[in-house]
Parts: sequence; structure tokens; C-alpha cells
Amino acid sequence: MLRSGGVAGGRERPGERTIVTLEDVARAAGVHYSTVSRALDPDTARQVNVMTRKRVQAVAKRMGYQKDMVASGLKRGRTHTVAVVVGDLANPNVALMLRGISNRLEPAGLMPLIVDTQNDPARLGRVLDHLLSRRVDAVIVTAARLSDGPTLRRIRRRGIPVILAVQTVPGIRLPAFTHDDILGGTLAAQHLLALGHRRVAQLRGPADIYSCLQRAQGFSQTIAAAGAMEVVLRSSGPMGTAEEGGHLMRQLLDSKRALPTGIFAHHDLMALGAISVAEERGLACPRDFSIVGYADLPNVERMVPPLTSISLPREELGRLTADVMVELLSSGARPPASRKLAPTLVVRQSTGPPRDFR
Amino acid sequence: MLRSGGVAGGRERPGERTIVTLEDVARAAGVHYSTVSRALDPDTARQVNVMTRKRVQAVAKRMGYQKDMVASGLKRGRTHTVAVVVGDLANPNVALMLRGISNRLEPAGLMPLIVDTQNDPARLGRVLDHLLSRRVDAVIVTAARLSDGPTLRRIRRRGIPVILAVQTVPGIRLPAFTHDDILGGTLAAQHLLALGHRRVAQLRGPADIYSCLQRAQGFSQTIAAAGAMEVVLRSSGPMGTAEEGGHLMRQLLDSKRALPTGIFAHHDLMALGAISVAEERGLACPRDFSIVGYADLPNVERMVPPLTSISLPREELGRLTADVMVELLSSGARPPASRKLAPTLVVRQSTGPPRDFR
DNA sequence: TACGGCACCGCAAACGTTTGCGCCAGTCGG
DNA sequence: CCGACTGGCGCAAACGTTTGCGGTGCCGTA
Repeated sequence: MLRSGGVAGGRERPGERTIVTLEDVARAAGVHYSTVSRALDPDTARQVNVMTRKRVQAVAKRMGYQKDMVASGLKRGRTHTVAVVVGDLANPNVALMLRGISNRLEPAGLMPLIVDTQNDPARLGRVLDHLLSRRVDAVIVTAARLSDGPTLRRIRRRGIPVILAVQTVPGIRLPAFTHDDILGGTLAAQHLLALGHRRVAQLRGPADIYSCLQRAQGFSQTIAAAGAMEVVLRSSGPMGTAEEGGHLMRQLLDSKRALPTGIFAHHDLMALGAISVAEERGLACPRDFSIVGYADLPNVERMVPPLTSISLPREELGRLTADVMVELLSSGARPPASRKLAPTLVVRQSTGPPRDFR
Repeated sequence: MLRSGGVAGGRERPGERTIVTLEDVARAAGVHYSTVSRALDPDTARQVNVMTRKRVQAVAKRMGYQKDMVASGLKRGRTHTVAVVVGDLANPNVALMLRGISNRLEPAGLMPLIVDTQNDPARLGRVLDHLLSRRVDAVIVTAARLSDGPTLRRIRRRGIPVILAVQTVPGIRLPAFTHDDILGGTLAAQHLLALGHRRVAQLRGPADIYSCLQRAQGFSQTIAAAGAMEVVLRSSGPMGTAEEGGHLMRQLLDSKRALPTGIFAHHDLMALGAISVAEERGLACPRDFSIVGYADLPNVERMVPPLTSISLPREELGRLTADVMVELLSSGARPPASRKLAPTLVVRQSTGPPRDFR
């Protein structure tokens, strides 16, 4: 077992004790180690005489005692760890939300254990099993796809709190904190309609992502209600890449019918890819067609043209989710109700009034 | 202690056992639980008869046994967790590098525990103490500042492997995997010189970040060697924001002397900020002055103008760091040597030959 | 004096694994 | 036929905390 306190292994300094336990402190303070445990835990500290308490605390501090969270976790069944499952760490969208979560979990003494599934649905199940074996206190899933329903239900049955964030799955009985994507789609549609567009197109994201369905629904029903024409292109590839956007735009340009004057892309990058492809064909963005993106990625206002987009309160969503999780874990209350946060439309220069051409 | 297997608490389904232990499996298989432990660990499996081994494994699988990593961690002193300390999760630079780390740690059975210090130096110490109390197996620090030397040394003395990534601290005896920032600065200088620029400026990042000092050194010495003129502006604010870049650019424009024709910014965002400010004053980027950014942020090629920048192999750096960490933890070898990865120059349209004006 | 009550603290049993040790039953060589 | 050896497995002690229970000494009251 070699928990050397000496030179063995060569990785430690000679004089340093690797670890100082309750027993070490107890010996130094002349009390039993259970007394030390009580003296150092705010919840039980008043069970020990104020004199000894002070003394023990002083000794512990002097010796640099730090509670072993692993042992504590084993004993108490609480690891003070919340797993956060994300689809892709490098997605700026999730990065902001992680920051929100992280910032709120930390003051509550909870630590996020971030896991990247690489947007691989098969990986979710494995990852969750692994997390359970690490006895995390709760799980936040930000990468749920429609096909993940069964997996999520399985985890829920294991009795640990699960909260969905950003993405949800219809019909599942788990609290979900999402953006109001129906509203997002609606805002995009209203904006294009208000500018006077009557022939619009929609570049949809993957069909197994619920928020894309919602965006589509909000957009289409608003367009339909106004009696305008809509053509829908479905992406089959991964979520929100410029390539996908370019691919769909090419389809649109290659079709016989007249190019729609207003376009709604389910992601900023898709919009940018679409613009690039259009430019290759000699079409300019605010002049020949308008386009609305989604997510309001950082620095998108410095692109050319600055992209009109639907802005999502990502960091706030992260904070909200974490706040609720903290509350849930500390009070052991009933699972909270789901909530939706409203996105906003940010108008820049990729949209304008339509103009007939061809 | 209430580890209810029933309806108590209301958070669990009636029929579900919350947890299945070695003892449960042992009972079902008719052996002692130590035998189960051995049968399920590949390293010790051959100590148990192949017949019983198969049987035990089958029973364990049927019952859905999963090793409790917390208990295992306590016993073995290994949590299979590597802490990764970052300065800002939302920085796309660190996000990519995290993905590299994450991807390599996972197949080795290690899990990254990601901690965000919010670029607050005071927080590093606290965070590291917390991590030690969670008994992480090792730490990767990607946010080291010059002032962090003492803190890092303290952690090293605790006997757990520490590797620096991206940022290092001069004179510290810890393995560091960084970008070759001297080379980065040199590349920027060479590029501007090759284009014919003889009066250049440098917009420097924070002075307590070593890689900024390196960039500066590489740039300045190359410029000096060529006998060109250089003016240096120092940022006092946070790392790499557009505001900082704009601020420094304003200083540059407000000074009496002629505007340098070539500019090296320590960060892409600083470059973008500088360009915006210049445009406000009626100066256009490739025409009136050239500017080279740093970091090659995602989508920077879609900006206007597309930014010439120094590209860093972030994800690769993450992978390398993680690979070395895995090797270090599995073989218990001596701490590895530091390494530098070479950045590359990516020429786009923010740089061109100088042109006299004014 | 006897006794209940209280404050303080020690005892020891958990939590679920891992692992050195030793027992038992075979097997084999002498 | 005996001793040594070996493969397979059980026993029990850890790892460092937490915590119910009970003991000790002290005070106040009957």
C-alpha cells in the first residue's frame, strides 16, 4: 500500500507528511479523533466544549489538516459533486453556460464534474453509468437528444436528481431549463415579416434535437399565420456547422424556384456558411437576401455582414440551473418545475427589406 | 444515515435497490465478497478459478454491479481524477485545449475535474487546496501567472504530480507544455518585415503572463535585429479583450509621432478592437496599416478584414499534455521534460505592404 | 445521600473496497 | 506414505470519516 511519508518513490520531499488525518490531529491535541471530527464540522461543533473546540481547531489549522472528501463521501454518501454532461466542450454556447453553472456551484461547496460526450448519443449511457459509480450527487444533462429518453429515464430510476438544461426531451418527467425556442423561431419570423419578406426559407438543424423542432415550429407557424410562403431544408449532419449551412444553401440555390428573400438559419455558423456559398454565386447578403442566425455567438457582430441573430441568455441559464440544483440538494425538496428563458432578437446588418431580383 | 432502498424520501422508485455492493453479488454467487472483488479486477482475476470467475462475472453483470469508485478511491488512494485548472472556461482558447485533454484522459479511465479560477490569482491557492482534499491524482494548471510561483511550489511539495500547460513560470521546476511563444512573436515580426514594414508597434498583453513576455521578446528582438523601429504599448487590464486593444490603439493614434505601419497585437480580440478604433478615425486596415493577431480564434477568418494571425495548436497541446499525464500516472516514472509546440503564421487580409500616408 | 439531568467526550461500528495472510485440499516428488 | 508445494479461496484488517450510544463527572433538587 506504500503511502510513503519518506523518500520512497522519489516524488516526495523527505520531511513532508503526505497526509494528515483526524487521528494525527487528535494525538496532537490530546483528544479522541471523533472529538476532532465534531469540533471541525460546523454542524456538530457545539457538541464539544468551547475550550477544547478552539484548541482542536487551532491544532488542526497549524498542522494543515484538510478533511478527506473521499472518505467523507464514502461515509456520508454525498460527494458534493455534480456531473455536467455536455455535447461539445469547444462549443462557445456550452462554454458560457458552463461558466454560469460553475460560478454558482462553487460557493455552495459543490464541484462540477464536466463530461464531454462528443455529441455521440451512444456515449451518454456509458458516461452516466461511470458517473453513478463515482457517486455524484446529481447530474445536469445539457446534451439530450430525442433518442436519449430511455437512457435518461434509467438514470432517474437510480434515484439521483437529474436536471436537463438547454435541451429537453418531450414527455419526459424531468425538470428542464431551456431557452424558449418557440419564441426564438417566432421572433425570427416576425422580424422577416415586418421587413416585408413574403417568401422565406428555413435551414433546419438536426431533427433529433428538440430545440430545433421548437425553433422550426415557432418560425413556421408564424410564417403560415401571415400567409407567407416557406420552404424548409433539413440538415442531416451534425449540429450547426458552417458546412451544413453552405450545403443547404447550395440546395436552395440549385432548386428551380425563385430564391426566397428571407432566410432563417438554426445556427449562426450555418448562416455564415450559407452567406459564403451565396457570395460564391455572386449574391450579396443584405442586398439580395436577408438571413437571421441563432445563438448569437461571440464576435458574430464583427463578421461581415454583422449577423442579425437570436440571442440566448446562456450564462444566465447556467446560473439558474445551478441555483435550482443547489436548492434541490440542500433542501431535499421535490423536483422543481421546468422553466424557459426568453431569447431576444438582435438586429444587425444581415437583414433588410426584400428587393426583387432575377 | 438513511440509504433507503424503499419509498422513503420520495425520490426513488419503490422496487429499486439504490446500490448493489460486492457483498450482494457474493451472496448471490455463493462466494466470499473478497473473491468477487478479485474476480472483477482484471489484475487479480487470474487468482480465482476460471469456473467461479465466469460465474461471478455473470452474476455481477446480471445484478448490474458497479464498483464504487469512492470506496475504491479511499482504499487505493487513487481517485482516477485529474484536476484541470483553467483561467476562464468561456475562453475559446482553453475550451479547445480542454477538449484535447478530455479526449485523451477518458480512454485511460481518468476523468478531468475542471475548475475555473475566473482569472483570479488569489483563487488558485484555495482551489488547489480543495482539489487536494478531494484527493485528485494529479493537477494540470493552464492558468499560471508569474505571481503563482509560490503557490505552485507549495502544491508540488504535497507530492502530487503537477503539469503546467499553455502558461509556465520561469525558473519553476515543473514540466510545462506550452506554445513556443518566442517563435510566435518572431513569426509575426518576420512577416511584417518581409512585407517591408520599418516602423512597427506592439500591443502587449498583461505583464504577469509569461507567454506575453515571450511573444514580446521574440517580436522585439527580431525587429531590432533588422534595424527597424518599434514602439511598445503595455496593457494593464485583463488578458486579450477587444476593449484593451482599442484602448492601446487610441493611445497610439493620440501620440505625436507618425503611426507605425505594422502592428503586432498579443491577441486576436485586441487586434479587432484596435481595428475598430482605427476605423472610427477613418483609417482602413490593410490599406493604412497592417496588423497581426495572436491565437487564431475560431471564425476569425470570417471577420472583416480576415485577420492574419499566429495559429496555436491548442487541441494538440491538450492531447500532448494529457498523454504525458497518463504515462506519468500509469508508469510512475520521473517527471517528463517540458516541451514547446510550434505555432504557425496564417496570412489573411489584415496585412499587406506598407504605404506612406499623412 | 440518592438520583435525574446535563454537558462533554470516548468507543466502536459502520461506509464499500482492496489485499496480505493463512487455511484447506489437492498434487507431486522422494 | 510423508512432506513440500500450489491453486483457490476465506478472513479480517485496513483506508479516513461520521455518528449512535453510552460512560463519566458535575450540578441541582428531593
